Amino acid sequence: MPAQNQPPPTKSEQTRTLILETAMRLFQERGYDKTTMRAVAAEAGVSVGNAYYYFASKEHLIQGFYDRIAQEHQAAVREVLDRETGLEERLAGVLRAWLDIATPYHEFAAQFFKNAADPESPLSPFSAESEHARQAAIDVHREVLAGSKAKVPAELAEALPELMWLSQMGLVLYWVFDRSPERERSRRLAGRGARLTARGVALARFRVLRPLVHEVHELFTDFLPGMAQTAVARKATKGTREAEEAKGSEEAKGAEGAA
Amino acid sequence: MPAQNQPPPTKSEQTRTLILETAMRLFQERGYDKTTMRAVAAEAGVSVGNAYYYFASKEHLIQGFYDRIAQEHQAAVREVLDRETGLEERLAGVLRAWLDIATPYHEFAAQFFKNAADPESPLSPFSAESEHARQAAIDVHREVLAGSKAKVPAELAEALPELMWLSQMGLVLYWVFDRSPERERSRRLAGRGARLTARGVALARFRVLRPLVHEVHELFTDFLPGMAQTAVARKATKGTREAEEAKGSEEAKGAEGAA
DNA sequence: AAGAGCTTTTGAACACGTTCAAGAAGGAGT
DNA sequence: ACTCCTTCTTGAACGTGTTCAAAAGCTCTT
Repeated sequence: MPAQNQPPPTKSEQTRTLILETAMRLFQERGYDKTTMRAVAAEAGVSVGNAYYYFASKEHLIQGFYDRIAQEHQAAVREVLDRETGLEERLAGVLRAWLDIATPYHEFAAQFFKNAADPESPLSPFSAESEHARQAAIDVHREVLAGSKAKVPAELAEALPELMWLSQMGLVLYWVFDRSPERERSRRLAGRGARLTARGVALARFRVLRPLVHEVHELFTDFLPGMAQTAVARKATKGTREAEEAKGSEEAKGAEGAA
Repeated sequence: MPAQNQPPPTKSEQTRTLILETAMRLFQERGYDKTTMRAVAAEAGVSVGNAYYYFASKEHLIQGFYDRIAQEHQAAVREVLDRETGLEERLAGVLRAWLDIATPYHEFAAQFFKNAADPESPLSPFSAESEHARQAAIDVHREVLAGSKAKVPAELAEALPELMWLSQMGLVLYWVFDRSPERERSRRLAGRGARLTARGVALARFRVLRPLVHEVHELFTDFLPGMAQTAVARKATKGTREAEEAKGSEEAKGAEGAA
């Protein structure tokens, strides 16, 4: 990996980062609800209004967690994808890696997954604003598939990564609800889900399943993009390009300017 | 249907109902966010504190919508299930009926589906408190299956209704996000989903799919019940007990026996 | 220096969900 | 009629997310 050019962080960026880090620390120490905006501001040594200058709402502060988890996950996944070649193992590894990384945040994870079902919230994984992060996550699954020895019917190959991402979202939902010790139920579900997926893909080559595969393909190419598109429709989606390389703090700013 | 015995509504029940109906009216007129508790109380001619005596929170007031939708849906579904015999048609009919009935509430539907991903909220469709309603909804799918001519492998038959309910939740999520005119995308998804399910079930009889079916069965019998159970564990729900019998929840009561 | 035009920062004020101590209303027993 | 107890009702007060007009910095030009 090439050395990253590092433009000296402006004062503004420093303040923004300071507020974000302080908030994330307090969220972890006291939980989301117990952490007041006044406390965040006080702890960071700024005024409440200043926090709102950089973050549109308290909820926006948790975007930091998304970014952090996504980043760590993408790194952790490398190892798995370099090592394993079987589809089942690769997928299971990716899912388990997510569970491992997300563990410290489980306690208040629900707080930010509430947004998942709110189309208005920019924090929803389905929102236009999350497009970039979502695509990155889907790309991971694309790589899971591409790097495996599994023979995937061409038709299925197209929609499969999105489908796998969707089922990952399902796992996340399950995990949020999971009260078992060490979240072991979720871990087992990850393994089982991966096995099911792998076997399903393997069987997809059989003749009898042709129409079913076709059906699945149509369903997801027709309706999944629609989800994102309709959300995109009413929203000026500028910027959000540099999200990948930088901290993940720039794209929010870019989006802010667009609005 | 036998005539319902109607014990004269007590004063308390009247007040409770008055507050609930007022709230629901205002939610529809102005939207959830724009409707303040003060406004509800004022419009109902009671004090704010009184509203909180009957409902633990503002969110609890939207339980009324759940009940209303569920009740209407269960009624509307009768006709479909009496008429159709094919699995695909029965399922499509049930899903479309839900979309029809829920249409008036779409505008602020997101507001209460935000709860779906919050394990703490008693309003989540996965919560212990929603058990009754959830079972009733699953029973509908049980009937969809039982009344159809489709031959369902024994192993699959057990988990299938829950699976169908889950996919219905998926449709609901899609619908909440759906911005297409008349929600026509959701309608088409309902049809396609039903077709996919029916074909999947039909194909499940083939030899090659035996292991896959087995896998699916294990996955859902292992992990779905756990979801509800873990949620049941901790809870010291005070008051709000009379909420169940007061409103339309006879169907839930009926479902209790089955569970 | 001084001004002009921005970005950043401030903290008081506001709105709304929620709580709570105190009282009113309605019996049941004597 | 009086007391006691439960159920119901009240509205002021509190905490917290959010807004906003004003001030303070900054940077560049003249």
